[in-house]
Amino acid sequence: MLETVNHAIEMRKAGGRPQSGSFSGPIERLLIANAKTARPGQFLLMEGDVDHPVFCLLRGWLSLSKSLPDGETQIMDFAIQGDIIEPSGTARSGAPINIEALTDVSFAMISVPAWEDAKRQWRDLDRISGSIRMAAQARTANRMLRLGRGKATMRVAHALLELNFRLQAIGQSKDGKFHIPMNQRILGEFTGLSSVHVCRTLSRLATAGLVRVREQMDIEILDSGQLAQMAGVDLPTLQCECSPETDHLRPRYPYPAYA
Amino acid sequence: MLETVNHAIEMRKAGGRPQSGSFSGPIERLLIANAKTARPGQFLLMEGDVDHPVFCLLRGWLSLSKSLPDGETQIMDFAIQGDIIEPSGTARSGAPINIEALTDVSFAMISVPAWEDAKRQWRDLDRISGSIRMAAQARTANRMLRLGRGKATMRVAHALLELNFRLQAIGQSKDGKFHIPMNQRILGEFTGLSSVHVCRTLSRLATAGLVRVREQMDIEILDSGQLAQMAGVDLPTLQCECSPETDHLRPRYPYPAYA
DNA sequence: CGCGGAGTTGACCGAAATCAACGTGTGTGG
DNA sequence: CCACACACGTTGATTTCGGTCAACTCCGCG
Repeated sequence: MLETVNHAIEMRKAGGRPQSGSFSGPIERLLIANAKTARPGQFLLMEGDVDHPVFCLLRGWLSLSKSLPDGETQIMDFAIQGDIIEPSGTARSGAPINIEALTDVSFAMISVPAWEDAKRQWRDLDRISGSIRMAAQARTANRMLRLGRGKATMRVAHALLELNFRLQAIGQSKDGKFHIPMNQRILGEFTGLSSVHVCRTLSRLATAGLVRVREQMDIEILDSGQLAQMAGVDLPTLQCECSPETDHLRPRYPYPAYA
Repeated sequence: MLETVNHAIEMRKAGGRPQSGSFSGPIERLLIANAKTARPGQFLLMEGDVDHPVFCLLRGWLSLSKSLPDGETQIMDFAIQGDIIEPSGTARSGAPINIEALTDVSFAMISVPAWEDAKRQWRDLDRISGSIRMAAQARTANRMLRLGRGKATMRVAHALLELNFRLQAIGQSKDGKFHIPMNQRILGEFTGLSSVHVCRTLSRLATAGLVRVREQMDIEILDSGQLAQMAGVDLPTLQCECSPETDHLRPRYPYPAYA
């Protein structure tokens, strides 16, 4: 268990490379003290909930979504291992999003005051959560741009590339191969498409030899260059924007120690 | 000039009601020391800029946008008087958005380190910028939901209601009457529609007697109830989410002092 | 006076939603 | 073990929404 808890924070700190942290002790304790689990389909938070604590995701996937009165749902972002979710509601308006487990998840749920305390006490936590928030914001802006202006192909291509980079950063994608725990309906809620059209679009990408998809979403990206072209992104830029900055958390050496 | 500088911060602090602030002194000085102006059409920041300071908008409108390679633009948010923009890029990836003046603007441009210092020194600044960021995030999420899932009518109706509430909070909308400094093309870039379709949609809303629009965008909302219905929002909730929380900045009384 | 930008309107087209039918795999209860 | 339901993906037919194109008006302005 401690293993798991460490993992997420350590991952963030070391940019994917576990290391023995000196200052992670108290943070770990905070996470352990508030650790919980949930099963796929369970909601950790619903729109309008007056109490909206901070969630630190230790394992698994969450979807952060909003819904219209008619039930149509848009997924604003996915959270994966190591993400920190500060739902950002106010006392008056309640939580602005739904948080739902897509897989078995383990997470820590921390009240806002306790979180503020922790951030004040351990500056690293403040910096980490800031990095994570900024990365999420950049990703969301990219997606919003394509929701408003891009066609289906562009949205799907972009989504796949984004997820690839995010998973790569936590060691869950290798050689463009990764798994996303969702069906086509959910991918549609993420890309703003109907499940039918997600199917067509994925098929077209597969036929063109750009990706390979096996059922319940094992993805393999075969031609990331061309995919990036369709997505309208510059690959290096996307990679930078997709995952939180971790430089300031790594010990600095005169020369890159890990290169 | 000092008037203007005070205005924005004071507005935020007092929830629209100017008051003589005790702790605003040093913040004002920071803003004054970094004050600048720009003319409509000028860019304060462009995507990819390596240097992305913090902007405090004292007067006028900014658009925060992203563009696709083919030039298609999506406006992520508007900034108005009193808003604080922390472009949230990383050292590696550069700024994630364009910031463009829609009107004559005056603003303060503050380097990230100076900003961090200031936040450390004056806790209120941290809280204010946090509130503003959270409000922006909530607004953006609402818009994203409608970009992905809503039809043109819903998007436009929602945009008008959102802008109304935001302007109301800074005293620039009265009785549902307000001005937005943009043409239909720009409103289209905000709502993810072509300028032609913005025109049609606005006409339809006007014909239905829900709004009145006079050229170059004097808006009057005539039936906010029905407009909210079309926008798929709950009016009180939207109002709360649209503008930053200011409660914690107001002196607390056992009974509402301003009611 | 002519020019250009903005708004308006109509005709047409294309992308994606919707509807419907069908196949397949999986689990479940008889 | 089989019958059945059910979720999911796939494919085709049809519809709807919104984009694009083009023509025209209405300014404000040099």
